[in-house]
Amino acid sequence: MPELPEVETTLRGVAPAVLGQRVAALTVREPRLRWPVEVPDTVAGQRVVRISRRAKYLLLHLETGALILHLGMSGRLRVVSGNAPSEKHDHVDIVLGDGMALRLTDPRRFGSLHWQPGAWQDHWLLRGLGVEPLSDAFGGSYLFDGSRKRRVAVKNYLMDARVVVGVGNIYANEALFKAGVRPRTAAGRVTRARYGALAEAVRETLMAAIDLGGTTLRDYVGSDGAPGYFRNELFVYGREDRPCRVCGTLLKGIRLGQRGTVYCPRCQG
DNA sequence: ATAGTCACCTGAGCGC
DNA sequence: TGCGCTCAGGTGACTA
Repeated sequence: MPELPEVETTLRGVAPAVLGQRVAALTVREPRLRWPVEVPDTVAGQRVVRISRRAKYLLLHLETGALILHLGMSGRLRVVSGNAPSEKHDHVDIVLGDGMALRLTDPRRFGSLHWQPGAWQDHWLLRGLGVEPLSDAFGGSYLFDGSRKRRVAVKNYLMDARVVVGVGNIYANEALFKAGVRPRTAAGRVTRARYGALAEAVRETLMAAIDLGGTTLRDYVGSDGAPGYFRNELFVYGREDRPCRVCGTLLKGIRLGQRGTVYCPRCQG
């Protein structure tokens, strides 16, 4: 599913349709998502004053709180006509005042929807999150300082949301390749210089992916139904046993924390 | 505290 | 055609 660039693409896609609208109603056809969907009736009638992203969460800021939405592995958010017939995995509609609706579709139901009254930052899911990779707080020094003595693989370290958010399996693989760092290396043994390159690679990879509307692998499409074109830019993800696009060496596939991991034995390390 | 594994759920693709 | 297995853009809860 969506990593940061896909969530950001979704945010930008739906923003014009929801900003300033009132939430007319919430239609919950299937409340059994990652956590039970329990949204009070008090959200009805409230205006959407802002829409933003924190990590891979989409935040719909209403007048007295925020709807916090996560797309999990297979989630999708689209703007549809309010009376559009629902299909199999269309679990929730956020019906808007103008007759349109934000529709959450999520076959695997790993996504979630919460209502947080007051300050969204206080929600338990968001409280312990690390820095945003596209913010000034993130950089080589930050990664280096936080990793001393840590023995986890640097790839797992990079995907740890308590450290830095938004970096999922695709972009972790790609950033490590770009920085020339071997995924299995212990985080505590990566040098300061390497972390500088890695932080830069994370930034560049995410920004390039956002520019191209994210990555479409199987079923992800943006809110407008268009696929993401970053797939064409992938160097290692999903390319095990195929030649490295840089040096021609066969890429190696391993498993790290039960996630598919691919790297070039020559370019990385 | 840290590292590793399990669990949640559906669908696609593969070998037999 | 069908069955069983593995894998998939995530991440909180456990365990040692």
